[in-house]
Amino acid sequence: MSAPRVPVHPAFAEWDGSVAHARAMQAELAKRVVLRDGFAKPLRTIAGFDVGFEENGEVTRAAAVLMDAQTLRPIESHVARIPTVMPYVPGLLSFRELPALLDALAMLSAPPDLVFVDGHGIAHPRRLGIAAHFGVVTDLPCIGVAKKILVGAAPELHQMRGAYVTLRHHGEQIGWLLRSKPNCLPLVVSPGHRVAMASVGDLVMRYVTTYRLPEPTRLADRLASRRDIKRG
DNA sequence: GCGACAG
DNA sequence: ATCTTGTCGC
Repeated sequence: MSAPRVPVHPAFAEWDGSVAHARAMQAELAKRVVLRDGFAKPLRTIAGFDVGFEENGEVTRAAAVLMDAQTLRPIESHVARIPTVMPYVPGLLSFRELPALLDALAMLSAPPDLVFVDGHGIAHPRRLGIAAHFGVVTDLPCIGVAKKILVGAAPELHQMRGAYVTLRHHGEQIGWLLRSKPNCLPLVVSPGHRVAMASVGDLVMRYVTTYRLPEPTRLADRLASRRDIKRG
């Protein structure tokens, strides 16, 4: 028995570390994704999650920001830092970033009613982007908010704020392209878990103020990338 | 075989 | 993701 080089999060204990096994796990986990609204109404609290890196990528830094769903005021913020476990591989992002995100989640004093994760939900080759993986593992309602398309294609989109078009992959809808801010590249939003496809656009726009990113993800982004103490 | 490819 | 100043456009 050789001791692991770095702490392994329980959710990844069964993973043998190979790309092939990771893909097999994604296929199984994807079957557990629920695409129906399963969150508290009205929403009381929401949370944003994102990851950044330190020490030339050797340390993974996850940020969690809990906020009041009504006033949008931050209630608490946390940062979890752990040794980076794996390099970036398109399609396997969650195996690299989720362990740190789960640690940040554990630091919250109470679970949020709805979670926004920086990255894709089911808009993924095997329908298990990091937001969907996060949702299935925690069973928390979750939405994926990405800045670029990983897979799929969509028609042209109007410049007006709030405009949206369907993102398709192999003929099926996997998410939406949403213009959260005029003259800015659209966001790629998709259900992560316990959120219906038809609800995603509204839920994201509900928390967009004057920036391209919705507040939960925008604040977590600043904390994870240390934008909060630097410029911007 | 060649290009694409979340963060 | 990260390294980084100024610059074009709304």
